[in-house]
Amino acid sequence: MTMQLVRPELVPDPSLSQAEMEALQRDIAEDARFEDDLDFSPETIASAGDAPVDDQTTLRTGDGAADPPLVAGVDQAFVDDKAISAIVVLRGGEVVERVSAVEQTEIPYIPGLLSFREGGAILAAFAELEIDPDVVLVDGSGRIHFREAGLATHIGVTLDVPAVGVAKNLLCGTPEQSLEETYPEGARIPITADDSVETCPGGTVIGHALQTRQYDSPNRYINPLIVSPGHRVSASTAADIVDATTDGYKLPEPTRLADSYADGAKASVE
DNA sequence: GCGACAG
DNA sequence: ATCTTGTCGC
Repeated sequence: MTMQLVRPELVPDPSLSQAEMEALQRDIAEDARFEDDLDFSPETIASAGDAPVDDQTTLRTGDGAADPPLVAGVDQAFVDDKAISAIVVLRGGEVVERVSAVEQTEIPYIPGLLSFREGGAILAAFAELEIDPDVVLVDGSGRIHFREAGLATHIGVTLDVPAVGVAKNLLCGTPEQSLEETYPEGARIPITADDSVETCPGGTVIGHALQTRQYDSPNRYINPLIVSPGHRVSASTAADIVDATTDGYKLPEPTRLADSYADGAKASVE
């Protein structure tokens, strides 16, 4: 048991009234830190094999090069009213651990209150995890949320672990450039707070649309990922982390693996 | 009242 | 998220 419920009082309780859920989210947003507070630098995420080889470094031994950070991906799958949460932890592109947990969902999906539907299963999965990840990639929004307390923020603050939100669609906020256009791989479009984000001044950059993958020529295109800070990371670093963990697919590797692991776990759920 | 809304 | 065949493109 490595991960600790640092803030047990903030655990998403699905029996709360909607007003109470929203109040809890405001508390969470107050404790959330959308600034870098990491034990690593995003550039050190890639495995040695992915980085340009430096024979000087290769020849030296014990030159202080630390192990790459542990990056965890979390994703859920559903079977009827059961939520299956899967966590896969990678270090330098290698899977180090993976766990899953199944929990009954108590409420339906409600935009803005996702953590109260999926949070229980996610925390149950984290309780199974033996490794303490350096950062967690959560499927969904972080700061890009009506009260700046999306799923990634809720999980990050509750466990006090650096967290990043990785979503496929925009929940709220305004892109600085239309997301209807086709952007090249690597493009980042800032998402700023508008009136729908009631807890912070308009214009604040609360995340980015990140084009992690794009087709070369044709009249076919891939939608960007929506990346936002969850806890203890800035908006730009959140995008850097997703960039560093992406490997040929739209989704970052930890998220992709958690996605398929959760999907496969559906078979062993009744 | 209308519109908009992660997974 | 989930239900699903075919289809387009590299």
